[in-house]
Amino acid sequence: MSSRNAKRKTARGGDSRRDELLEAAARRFATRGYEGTSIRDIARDVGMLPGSIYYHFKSKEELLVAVHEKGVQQVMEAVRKAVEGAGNDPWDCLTAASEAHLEALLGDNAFSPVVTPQFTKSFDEPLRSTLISQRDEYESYFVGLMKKLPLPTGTSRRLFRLSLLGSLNWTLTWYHPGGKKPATLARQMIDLYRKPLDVT
Amino acid sequence: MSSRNAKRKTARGGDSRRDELLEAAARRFATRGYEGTSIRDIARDVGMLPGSIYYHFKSKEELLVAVHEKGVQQVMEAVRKAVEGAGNDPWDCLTAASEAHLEALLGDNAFSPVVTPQFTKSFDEPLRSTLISQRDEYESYFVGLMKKLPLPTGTSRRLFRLSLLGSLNWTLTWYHPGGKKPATLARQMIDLYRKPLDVT
DNA sequence: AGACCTAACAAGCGATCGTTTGCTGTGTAG
DNA sequence: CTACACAGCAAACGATCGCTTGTTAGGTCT
Repeated sequence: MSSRNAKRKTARGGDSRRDELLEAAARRFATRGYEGTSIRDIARDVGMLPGSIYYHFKSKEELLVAVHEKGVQQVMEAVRKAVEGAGNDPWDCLTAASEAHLEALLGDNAFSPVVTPQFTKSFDEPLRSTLISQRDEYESYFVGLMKKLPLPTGTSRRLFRLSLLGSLNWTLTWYHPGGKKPATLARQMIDLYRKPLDVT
Repeated sequence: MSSRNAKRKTARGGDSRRDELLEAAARRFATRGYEGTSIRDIARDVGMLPGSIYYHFKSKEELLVAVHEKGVQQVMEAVRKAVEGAGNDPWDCLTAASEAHLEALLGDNAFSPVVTPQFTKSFDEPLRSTLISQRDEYESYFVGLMKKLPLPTGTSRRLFRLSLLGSLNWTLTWYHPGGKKPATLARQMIDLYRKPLDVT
């Protein structure tokens, strides 16, 4: 026997050419948008002819879905890991999650920026639902974190979650690498909510 | 005599066919993005042949710039008017501004959603700078509002501004008409910052 | 009436789009 | 050595893209 599938994937699991395509696509999608990116752009980035991409993905849409899924998974994993190492205090957990979220979003990771719902908005229905449900899995993790927070009575956990995620995700529009570190920003943003700003 | 310019612009100033184009383009750009919108789409929306658009605008980019400019002006005017009627208390002013901002963003106004920097991000350099500088004029108005707030010492007004605008603008990704009114949302979001959430 | 301007239409340009098809070198298995 | 799957090349398909050019019906001015 010994019917090992010896090559085929790089040493173990990692089909490197396909991964290069995913990464190049992610980078393009993040900077130029989906419609603003052509199959030819991506092919050129990895040094391949446009038609060859269709050996790895059956359509541009399928490539997008794969990129998006990988983005969600990466951010999800980073956040979960951070929360696990954060102890039991609910605020510490939320802070750790926010730090990890922002690090993934603003770091050199090519995939995470594609995860924002802003990106998702403009697609047509079969595709749109696919992306949204991928992302919902992640966002619901924050619902769990919020649930454990001891908030003043009458505070909407939902609105707080959406507001906080808005603050965090919006950094994509103004963050300039070389400024404060993402984790620092996340912590300071949480503090804006925790401590009262109104001192009148 | 009577050398009135009778037609030519609708009664006064308003070149109605051109305005229709602006509005149709704004709606398309907002829902499908700039690259996802073709000149033919816009032409079909207003009942015109694609080539005819070039009588009113010399290029697709110029059409975008016009749409963006009109969007900024509309939001700016709404916000300024709201602040003027809000009295002298700095927090009241900020609240009024946020309410107006969100009403413009989430209301039936076709232009304002195009104003977000998220939208701006992916364009090439001559165009990109044009849009950004149009928008900066608006954003700097919030800088002024922040300056008057009596905040706890050590609070970064810049970060607060960016965080709040993030919360507000992010509603575009999740707001569903039929939910709470935009003004209510804005007020509640401000409250999240004003009052302390940490009750431990 | 004649000259002119406005706001379009009609048609098509070259470029680029996503995608398909047929083929080929290369490495692995029997 | 033969057989075959893999991974990609080469070339082109029809569709659509932004945009240009030439023309024309209708209004306005003198």
